[in-house]
Amino acid sequence: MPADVLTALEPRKTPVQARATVTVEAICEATIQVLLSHGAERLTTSRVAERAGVSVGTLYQYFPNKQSLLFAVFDDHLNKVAMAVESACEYGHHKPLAEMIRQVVVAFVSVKMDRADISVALYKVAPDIGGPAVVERVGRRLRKAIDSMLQTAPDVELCPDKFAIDMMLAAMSGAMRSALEAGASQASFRKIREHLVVLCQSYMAAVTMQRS
Amino acid sequence: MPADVLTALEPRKTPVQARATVTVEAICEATIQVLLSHGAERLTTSRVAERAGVSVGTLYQYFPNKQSLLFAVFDDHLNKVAMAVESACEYGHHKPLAEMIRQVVVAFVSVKMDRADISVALYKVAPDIGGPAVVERVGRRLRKAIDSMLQTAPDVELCPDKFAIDMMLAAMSGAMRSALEAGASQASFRKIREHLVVLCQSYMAAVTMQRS
Amino acid sequence: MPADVLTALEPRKTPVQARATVTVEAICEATIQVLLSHGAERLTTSRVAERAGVSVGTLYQYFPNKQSLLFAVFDDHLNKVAMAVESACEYGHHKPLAEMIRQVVVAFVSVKMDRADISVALYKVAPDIGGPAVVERVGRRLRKAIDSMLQTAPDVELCPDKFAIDMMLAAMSGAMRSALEAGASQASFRKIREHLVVLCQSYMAAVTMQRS
Amino acid sequence: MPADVLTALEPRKTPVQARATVTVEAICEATIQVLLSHGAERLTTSRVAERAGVSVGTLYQYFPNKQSLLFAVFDDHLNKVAMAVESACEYGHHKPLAEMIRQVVVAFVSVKMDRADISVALYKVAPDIGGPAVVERVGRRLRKAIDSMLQTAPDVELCPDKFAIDMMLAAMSGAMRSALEAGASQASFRKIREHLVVLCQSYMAAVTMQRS
DNA sequence: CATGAATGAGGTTTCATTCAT
DNA sequence: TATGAATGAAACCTCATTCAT
Repeated sequence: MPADVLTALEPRKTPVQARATVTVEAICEATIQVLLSHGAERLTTSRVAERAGVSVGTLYQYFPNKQSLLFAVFDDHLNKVAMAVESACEYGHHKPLAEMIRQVVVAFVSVKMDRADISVALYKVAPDIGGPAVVERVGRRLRKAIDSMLQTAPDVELCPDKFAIDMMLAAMSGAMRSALEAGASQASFRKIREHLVVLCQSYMAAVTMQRS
Repeated sequence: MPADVLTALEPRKTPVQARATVTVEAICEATIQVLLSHGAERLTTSRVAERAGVSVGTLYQYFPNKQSLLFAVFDDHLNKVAMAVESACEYGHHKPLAEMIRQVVVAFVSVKMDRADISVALYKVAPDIGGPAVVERVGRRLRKAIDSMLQTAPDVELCPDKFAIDMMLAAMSGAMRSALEAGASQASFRKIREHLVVLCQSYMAAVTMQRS
Repeated sequence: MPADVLTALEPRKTPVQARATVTVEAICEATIQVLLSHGAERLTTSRVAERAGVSVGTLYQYFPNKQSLLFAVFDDHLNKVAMAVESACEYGHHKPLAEMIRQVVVAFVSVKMDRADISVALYKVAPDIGGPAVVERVGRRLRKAIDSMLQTAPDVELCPDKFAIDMMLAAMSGAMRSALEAGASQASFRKIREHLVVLCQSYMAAVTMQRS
Repeated sequence: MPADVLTALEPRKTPVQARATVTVEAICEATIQVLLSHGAERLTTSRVAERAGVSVGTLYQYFPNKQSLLFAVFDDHLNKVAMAVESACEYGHHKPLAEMIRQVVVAFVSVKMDRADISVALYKVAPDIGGPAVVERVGRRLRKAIDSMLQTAPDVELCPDKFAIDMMLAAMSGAMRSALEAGASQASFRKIREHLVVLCQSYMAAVTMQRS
């Protein structure tokens, strides 16, 4: 029941005046700032409002509660991840399977690395804001994009079921999560990326009938 | 700096008297109960003490703070996971690579499934109690166990580096995590298990020189 | 000092344009709606404005503050009650005492019953808007109407003093209040009405010199 | 469903140590003080705690919320009223009807007058704390006491039904309420008392079969 | 050793009201 | 005149932790 969980977290009202739009963006930006500078447990609505240069009241005009604030940032982040992967899938159409997988993995690792600090910060708050539900929603998007891409692989006889794609995504996310949380170096990330490419390629090869 | 993080979380004193041991166990058990019944954010030291049938004061005689309480439970849980995997490794010695991997995966999936609710509950509190640090410590144990096992594989020419093992563990954990958080069914877990077996086997095969 | 209390609560400006009158009425109506649907403590000026289909700003153009809003509704309600009783008094002129009293009681009970939900809702807000002062003002009107009526009673030698009339009104109001607050049924109200008739008749008979 | 309403208002825990009992009483006393000095709408939990010389936290150990605080005071007040009337009923046994009624009315008026300020203050908060429910509970007590008393009246053939007693109580309460809210003088109260005696006596005479 | 009363800083959220547009 | 974005004081309530008994 993702819908259920998520309704309470949706923005309270959509700004109609230009001024309001600016305000909302300032609040979201401030949320990230505070998240990074103070950490998840020291993030308070007042602090965010202050950082955004507005009053708490204003904050609460657009976000029904603290969770919805984090939710907005979380959702935005996952959207960016999803878009990066989707774009990689687009680009991977009609390429050989191994190349496809490489594209996806590289895109995923890159976007996560680029936003390493936010990622780590969000891991901490995810459980409080219906994380799994949002993750699942994004998961569906990615699965669909990857599935479409795989359909166009010239060297694939039988596409793997959705399940296998989920599996791959979960494995990829898990590996990145532990690397990010451990504060891996740039060099590590490069190595991880190559290993993830191998991991995903070999798994996909295994669950796929490959043409000659 | 895992050491730093962890010292503050260790139990205040090791109970020597039998009575005290009973008390400590009651408190740990109560912590799990409260975690499951009230959720992480409604877990308070008073509630735990009440559930354990002792006073808050008593609780604070054995645990210096709330975190240490959760830490104890978390640590215990990871220990059980580690032991299950280590035992599987023991059993896997001198078996073919594919069989080894299957043992490990099956053991890991089983132990996580058996404690599904606790696992999910602990995912939520992990960030507050230096989760990654503990996870890393356990990770070292598992890596070592798996490494030793791999050394005895009759069909492996060149053992993979530590890095690849970490990778596999991270992928496995990540996949299980998303399944557990999504509340997967028994049937799902069986399917996941088989896919994880394939995933790990094919990855290990790829990073390993296999004999003939 | 009723005057003092009441001045601050009067509407800000008397609407002259037709459009304005419509707006004011919409706001009053919305106030009642919100009172009934959300309860007194959840009644906010924004909610009223929204229900009325205007902006908060507009609301504040006609009412200087929240109290004045409730005051307007309260005042209106009491006016209706007063008018019902006054009309009953008019009709009761030159009838025998017992008949007079019956008219008044029946009119009062009817008008309160008809507006049972509003009555109950207003009981809750009355204290916040100088309720007693308004009640007293209306009380004066009723007392005067009843007094005039009694003067024409053919079977009354000596009219009771104002005090006795106040007494009767207070008793009547009190009885209705507790019935309304208890959520009495239609049947109950009929029974209450008859008992109130008896109560008032016997009291009035007692404080009145009756002719032969 | 009074029980439903009232459960949320019951004290959180009964003090076991002597110290705690003192604290609870201090809090109740402070509640009355603040109610009288600042008025209902300026009564805040912090103010009460401060006046009681304890911290807010302590207050919340014994009362689950602000309402329960007021509830405790309200309940106590009504208890005192009930006891006064019950005691008057006890004393009135076997006396003539008129004398019985006089006892009850005098007792009621006296106890309310003695606590005039608290009464008025409580009228204001009653709606917020399930007033009607408590009132009804006390109403039952009084009705029972009065009923028992009436059974012993030497000059009453047929006792009035419960309903008539409720009526009388409601009328009496209503009359006192408006007098108290209007800030009546001592002299007024004496006059009111005598009128209420007449009102109740004549009503009761009317609904009662009196012997010869 | 155990108890449980007391602490109080600190968090979230509401809402009457104003005023620039 | 109408709008609705912004304000910010102020309320309620929680809970980790201490310490006298």
